[in-house]
Amino acid sequence: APCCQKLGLKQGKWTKEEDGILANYIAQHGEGSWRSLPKNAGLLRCGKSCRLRWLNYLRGGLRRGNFSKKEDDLIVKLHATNGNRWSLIASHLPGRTDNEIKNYWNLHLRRQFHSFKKTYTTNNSTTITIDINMISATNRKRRGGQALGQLPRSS
DNA sequence: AAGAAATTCAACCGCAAGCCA
DNA sequence: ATGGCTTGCGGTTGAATTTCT
Repeated sequence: APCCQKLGLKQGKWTKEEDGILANYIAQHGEGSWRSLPKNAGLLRCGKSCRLRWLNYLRGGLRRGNFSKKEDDLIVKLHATNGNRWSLIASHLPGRTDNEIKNYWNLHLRRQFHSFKKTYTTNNSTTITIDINMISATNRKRRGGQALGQLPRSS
């Protein structure tokens, strides 16, 4: 059962108005006390949702999209040694959130650095190496979705 | 032109970890 | 110590958007 569904709390995308209320409240009262925050601030959201929204989107100093090569390398390196410790990885990348890095890894980096190679030896002693990623990467094109590195358009 | 398919990302959920009385 | 409540983490989802047919 969803955590916030008990009292008809809102779910899904945040509106500009909600963002404003949340940011304003935190500006005055600071972060934390997530459980009681929405009630005090007058938001029909659960604390979890408020926290997520603040940390991943509203708080200052966040950069979105346009990962540099340097950042790519760092993510790959940290992931190699730490695995899916997104929060830990994010702590090494100023202005990036764990959520964004996780998304970024899953969408862009995983294919490149997680190779699935398989070698075969045919009966005439020829060895063939097949890399699944190379095959699929060849015909893969960007399709739909939201533009990278863009803030959602205001409605 | 219009429906299908692919892709992206913000936000969700469950549970583990942390906190504190 | 310990049981209940809150916070943080990471895997996963699905509406929105774009491209393909």
